[in-house]
Amino acid sequence: MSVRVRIAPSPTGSLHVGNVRAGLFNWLFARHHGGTFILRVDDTDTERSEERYLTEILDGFRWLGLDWDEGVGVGGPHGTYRQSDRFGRYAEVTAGFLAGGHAYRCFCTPEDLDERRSLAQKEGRPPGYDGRCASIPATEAEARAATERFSVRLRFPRHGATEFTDLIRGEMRFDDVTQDDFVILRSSGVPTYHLASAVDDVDYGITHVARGEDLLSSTPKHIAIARAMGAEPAVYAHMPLLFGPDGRKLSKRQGDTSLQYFREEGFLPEAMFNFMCLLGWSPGGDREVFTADEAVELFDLVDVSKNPAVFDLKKLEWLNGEYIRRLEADDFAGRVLPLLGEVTPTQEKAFRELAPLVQERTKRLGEAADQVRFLLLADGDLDYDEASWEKQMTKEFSRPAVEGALAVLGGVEDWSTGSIEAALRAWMEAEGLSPRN
RNA sequence: GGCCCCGUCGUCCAGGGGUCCAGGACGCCGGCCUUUCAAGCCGGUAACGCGGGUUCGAAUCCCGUCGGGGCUACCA
Repeated sequence: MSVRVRIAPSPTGSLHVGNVRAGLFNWLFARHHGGTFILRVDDTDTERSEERYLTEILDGFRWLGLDWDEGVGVGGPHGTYRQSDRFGRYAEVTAGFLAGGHAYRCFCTPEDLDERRSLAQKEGRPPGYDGRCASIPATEAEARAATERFSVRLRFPRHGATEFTDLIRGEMRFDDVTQDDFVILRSSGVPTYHLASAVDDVDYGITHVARGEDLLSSTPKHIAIARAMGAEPAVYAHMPLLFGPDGRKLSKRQGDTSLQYFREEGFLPEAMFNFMCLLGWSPGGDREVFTADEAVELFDLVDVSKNPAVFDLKKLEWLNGEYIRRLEADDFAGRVLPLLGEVTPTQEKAFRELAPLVQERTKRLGEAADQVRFLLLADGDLDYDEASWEKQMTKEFSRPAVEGALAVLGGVEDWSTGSIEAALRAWMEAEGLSPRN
């Protein structure tokens, strides 16, 4: 059986590095096994989903080099691959469950539920749904459905326990008494994540579900849904979560966790790819720097670590520096150039000459751009804005220093990397300056 | 609280009964190189959470404990 895996982002925000890592591992797994990588959009939350986020997410995956064989943007045999287009399908499955006794209507109101839940907790009983509506006769439930609001709950099958083998964590066992009859269709008619996700996985023929460990304890729910559909559940693999530097779950509020941020800062996709691989996986031995092809060849989900990984920016910067230094000079200059904004041909020429000096000592393209930005001022015909110039430059250099440097550069006849460096050095020595000033 | 997952240097990863007084990488510290910085090179710092087992022998297996994390919604 051919491997079919998927990544299913929700377009409710920027592409988070946690999702990137999940996508990366699924992609590696698919490519390693010659399988199919699918990109589906989990946008059942129509309120918070936005097209611009979806665009950013797709763009982010492409930037990293993760291409998908089926899904949004590329099509495939399963429609649009957007859950928002499949509400009819989820309703159909729900109806089937209702008819087959796999699910039942629940007329409890959210307020009732809250009340009973807190009472149960106070009395030390499990806080899950108490099954109150489970025994309402089907005919009665149907009649009430005409006038009352209701949600639909899965009748969680009681066989003792749900057991499965997690590719990363091994044998898993969840006792039935810890499970409850969870909601699959809200009273609004919108399916819950559990339903939509599990149904799609079955419909799309997903063979392996590799996702974050935060979903590990929801797995019995997904298995129950697949079985109620008469399908064989996928093989699951729960990847360790990513933590922030403070040792806590990496969250958007910690600031710079969107892939977009790293792109803008000038991290190379190759470096990002390599670095993300190292978060929870290793090609074995002491290898740390490798290409995507090498990773594809060596990767397998069973080798993924069980421990959560802290996203170490320092190491990413080091790795990025490694990749930057390996770039051809022209390639490097070409990647920094766009970050400088509008440049005249003269400025571009100047920049290309200066670029090798910066390339060997920079960790991020953005940093490189900042270091040479003063070049834009050296061109006489550039009409620059005094105020923004101040703001920009005084962060890095003192004003006299910059003016002095410009004067020196203006006097350079032979506009080449070597003579630029020589001129600047001579000037600094004469002025008794260190580069820090 | 209940259920579940995880515990090797500060961080990422290797090692899965002897070859480990634990290896690589980032970071940090020091040195060399260099007119400065960076890069490069050399060296140093630093870990098997704890307690019991099992075994001739445990970082590796078992139990407990402690610690961290996740889930516990008509969020995903």
